[in-house]
Amino acid sequence: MTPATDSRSTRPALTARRRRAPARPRASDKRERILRAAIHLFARRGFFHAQVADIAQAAGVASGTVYLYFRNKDDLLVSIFDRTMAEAIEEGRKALESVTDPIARLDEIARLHLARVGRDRDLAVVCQIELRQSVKFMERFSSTRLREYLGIIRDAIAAGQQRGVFRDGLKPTIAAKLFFGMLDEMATNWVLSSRRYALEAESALVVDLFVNGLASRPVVPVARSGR
Amino acid sequence: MTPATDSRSTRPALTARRRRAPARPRASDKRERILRAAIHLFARRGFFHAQVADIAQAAGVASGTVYLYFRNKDDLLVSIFDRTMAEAIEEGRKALESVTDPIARLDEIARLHLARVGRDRDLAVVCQIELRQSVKFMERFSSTRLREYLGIIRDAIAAGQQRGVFRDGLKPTIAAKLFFGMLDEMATNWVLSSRRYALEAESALVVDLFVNGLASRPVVPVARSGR
Amino acid sequence: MTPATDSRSTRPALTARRRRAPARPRASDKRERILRAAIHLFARRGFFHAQVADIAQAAGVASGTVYLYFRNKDDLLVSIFDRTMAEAIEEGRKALESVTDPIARLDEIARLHLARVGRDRDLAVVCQIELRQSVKFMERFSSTRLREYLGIIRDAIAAGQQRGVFRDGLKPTIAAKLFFGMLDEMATNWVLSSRRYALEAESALVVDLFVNGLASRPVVPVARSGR
Amino acid sequence: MTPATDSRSTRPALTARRRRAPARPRASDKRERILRAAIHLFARRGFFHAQVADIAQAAGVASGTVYLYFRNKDDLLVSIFDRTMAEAIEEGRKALESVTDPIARLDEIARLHLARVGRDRDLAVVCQIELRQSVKFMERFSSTRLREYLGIIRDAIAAGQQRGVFRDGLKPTIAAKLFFGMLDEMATNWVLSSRRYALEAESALVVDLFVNGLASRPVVPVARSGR
DNA sequence: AATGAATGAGCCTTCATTCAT
DNA sequence: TATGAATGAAGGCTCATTCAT
Repeated sequence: MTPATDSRSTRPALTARRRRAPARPRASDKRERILRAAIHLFARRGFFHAQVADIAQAAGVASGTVYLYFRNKDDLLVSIFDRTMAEAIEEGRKALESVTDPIARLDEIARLHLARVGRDRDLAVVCQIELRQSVKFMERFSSTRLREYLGIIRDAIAAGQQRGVFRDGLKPTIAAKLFFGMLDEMATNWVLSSRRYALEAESALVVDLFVNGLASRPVVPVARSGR
Repeated sequence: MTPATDSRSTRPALTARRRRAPARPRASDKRERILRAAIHLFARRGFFHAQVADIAQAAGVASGTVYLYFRNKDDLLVSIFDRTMAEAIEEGRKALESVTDPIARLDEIARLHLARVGRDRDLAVVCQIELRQSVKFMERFSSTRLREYLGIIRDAIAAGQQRGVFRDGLKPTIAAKLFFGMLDEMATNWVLSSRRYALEAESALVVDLFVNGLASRPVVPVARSGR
Repeated sequence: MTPATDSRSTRPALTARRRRAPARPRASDKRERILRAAIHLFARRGFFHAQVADIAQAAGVASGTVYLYFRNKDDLLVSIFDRTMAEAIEEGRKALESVTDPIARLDEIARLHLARVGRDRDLAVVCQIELRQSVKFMERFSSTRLREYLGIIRDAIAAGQQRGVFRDGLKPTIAAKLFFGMLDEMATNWVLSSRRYALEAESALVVDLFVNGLASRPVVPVARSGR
Repeated sequence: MTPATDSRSTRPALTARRRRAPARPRASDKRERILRAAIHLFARRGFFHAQVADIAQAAGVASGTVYLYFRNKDDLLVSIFDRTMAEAIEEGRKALESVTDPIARLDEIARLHLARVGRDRDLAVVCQIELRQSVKFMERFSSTRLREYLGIIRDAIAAGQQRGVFRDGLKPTIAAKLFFGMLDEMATNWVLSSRRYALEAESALVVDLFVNGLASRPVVPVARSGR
C-alpha cells in the first residue's frame, strides 16, 4: 500500500512514531491505515464498487477489524470528509491569522484550497466526486463542516466590505458561495484531467477574476502576502 | 424541460389505446415514460438505491421492457444527462442568436441555466448530484456534452474580449469554467435547500459578480436583453 | 431430493398434476418444493445451520427464488408451522363432526395428533423441536394457531363435562393443556428416539390415562369410534 | 435455585477485592457469575442472539475469560442444564426420602418441579425454551440427566403400582413421561404467559388429573404431605 | 414488442474464538 | 489467570439482467 506516501508528509509525527516502533501497531495506527486504504480504493474504484474486504486487505487488517474502528462503510466516507474538512478549516484559520488585507485573505484561502486538493489526488477524487454521490451525503455535508468552511470565506468578504475594499451590494454569504463554486470547479477539473498540472498555481486566476471581474477596465492588482 | 408535460398528458390515453388496440404504441412513448420514472426515482432514492424494477413499475411497463429501450441501468442515467444537455445546448444556441452584447449573452446563459434547473426539481437532483457519483460518469460527461456547453460560454467570453468589453488577460476557457462553477454552485445550493426560492432570479447576481468583480469601484451595469 | 416422498401421498392431486406436466413448473409447485426442502433441511441440520442456499438447491431453484415466495428465512419456518397447524385443525374439525361421545372425541384427537406426527418425521422434527427455539417464535405460535388447536380439545372436554361424562372440578382450558402436554411429550419422545415404533398406537394409552387416571380402581373403558 | 443470591451478593465485594488484592479470586466465583449472566442473556435475547462478549461484560470479565471456564458457547447452555438438573434431582431425591405414600410422592415431585420453574424466570426460559432449540441438544439432554429425572418419577409410579395404589396396566416408564409432559406443558405456559401467577399452586391440579383422571366418578383425594 | 419469473453473483456485516501480552 | 484486540469464515439477502413464452 503506497498510496499513503504523498499525504504522509502531512502527518510527520505519526509516521515517525510508527517507524520507530513497528512492533505493536497501536489503535490509532490501524485506524489511520484503514482510512488511507479507503481513500485509495474509493478513489480508484468508486465508493460503491470498493469492497470493505479489499480496504481491509489493503490496510493489512482483517475485514472485521474495520468495524472496530468504523460503524460501517458509510462511516468510512463520512470520516474521511470530516477529517479533511477539519484540517482544512484549522489550516485556513491559522493561515489567516497573520493576513489582514482582504484580497490577500481571499488569495490565501484560494491557494490553500487548491494546494490541498492538489496534494493528494486520491483524497481529492473522494472529496470532489465520491462524496457527492447522493443527496443523503450532500445534505449532511453541506450542513455541517462545509458551512463552517464557507463561513471563513464569508467573513473574509464581509471584512473586506467593511474596509471598503469590496463593494457592498453583494451579500457576503452568496459571494462566498460563488467564490467556493469557482474553486470547486477548478478542483474538479483538475481531478478529472489526465494532465498533472500544478493546481495551486491557478488560484491567482480565480482570485483575480473574483475580485476584478471580467469587464475590461483598470484592474486592482491582487496583493500576494509576500510569498 | 418539456418531457414531463408530454408524458403525463399522454399516459392515460395510451393505456386506454393499448387495451383496445394493441397496434402501434409508439416506442418513443414508452421510452419517455421510463425516462421520467427514472428521473423521479433517481431523485427520490438515489441512483444506487433506485431499483430497475421500481422504475419499470412507475413507468407502467415490465422490468424486462426497460432493457428494450436502454442498455442497462447506467444507460438510463447517461440518457437523462445526454438529453438534458442536448436540450440545454439547443436552447442556449437558439436564445443567443438574437443577442449580440457580450454581457447580455452571459446574462442569457445564466438565466437559462438556472431557469432550467429550477423548473424540474427531480431532474435537477439527478443532474446536480446523482450524475456525479463516480469518476467514470464524470469523465464521460465532462468530455462530451459538457465540453460543448462550456464551449458556448467560452465563445461568448471570447467574443466579448474581441469587442473589448471583456479584458484580455484571462483565457476564455478558464473563465468559462469559473462562470460555470458559479452557476453550478448556485444550482446545487438550490437543490439541497429546503426553501423553494426562485433560482432563476439569482442569475443577475452571478453575472454581476462575474463581470464586475467584488472590488469596490464604479460598476458596469449589466445590460439585460429587454425581458 | 427424496424427503418429500413420504408426505407426497397426502397431496395426491398436486403430485399427479406435476407428473403429467413437468414442463412448466407453476408457482405453487415451486413454493411447495421449497417448503419441502426447508422441512428436510431444518430437520437434518437445525434451523440455524440450514442455509437458504442449500434449501434452494435442494428445491431445485436459485437462492433468490426462495425470496420470491417467502419474506425471509424465518418466514419459511412460520409458513411450515402455519400450514401444518391449519391442516391439523381442519382435519381435526372434520373428523370430530361425526363423533359425539366425549371420550371417543378425545381418542380421535389423540389418534390424529400422533398419526400426523408419525407420518412425516422431518416435519415432526421441525414442529416438535426447531420451531420452539426461541421465545419469539413460541410466543407467536402459542398465541395463534396453537390456541385454536387447544380450543378444539377444550371444547371436547367442556362438552363431556356438560354431558356428565367428565367431572366438573377441572377447568376445560387447563385440562386441555394437560392433555396436549401428554401428547406433545409422546411426540417429542418419538422424534428423539432412534426406534421407529408406531406412534399412533400410543394414543390409546394417553387417552386411557387422561380419562381414567392412574389410580387403581374400576376403569371406564375407552370407546373407540369403530375402527 | 440459589446461585442468583450467591453471585449477586458477592459481586461488589469481589470487584473491590480484585482491585486491591488480585490474589485469590476464587475460580468458582467467576464461573458462577458467567453462568448467571448467560442465563440472563439467553433468556432475554435467545441463545443465538446473545453474544459471548455481552455475557462476559455482564459477568464483569473479559470475553476471553469465558473460555477459561467453558469450552464454548454451547458448553454454557449445557452447563446451565446440567447444573439445574443435578440440583433438581438431588432436591427431589432428598424430599422423597421422607414420603412414602405414592400419591404424596407424585405431589411432592410436581410441587418441587413447578416451584423450581417458578422461582427463576430467566432460568425457566432457558430450560423450557432455549435449551430445546435443536435435535442435537435435545438428544443429548433427554439421554442423560433427563433420563435420571424421569427415573425418579417412574420409580414413584412403580412403587405405587406395587402397593396397589396405582393400577398395573400402564408401564411406569410411559406413565412417567406423560406426567412429565403435563408438568412441562404447565411450565412452558407459565413462561410464555405475561401474567405472573403462582405456578407452584397448579401442581395439585396436575396430580389430581393424573391420579384420578377426567372421568366423572368418585375421586381419590390427593394426600398432601402436611404442608 | 412485451412480459415478469427466475437467476445467481456479489457483499456487508456479525461474532465465536484465539492469542500475544 | 486474565485480557480484549484482532481475526476471518460464514451467510442472509438484494437486484440487475436474462429469456422462455
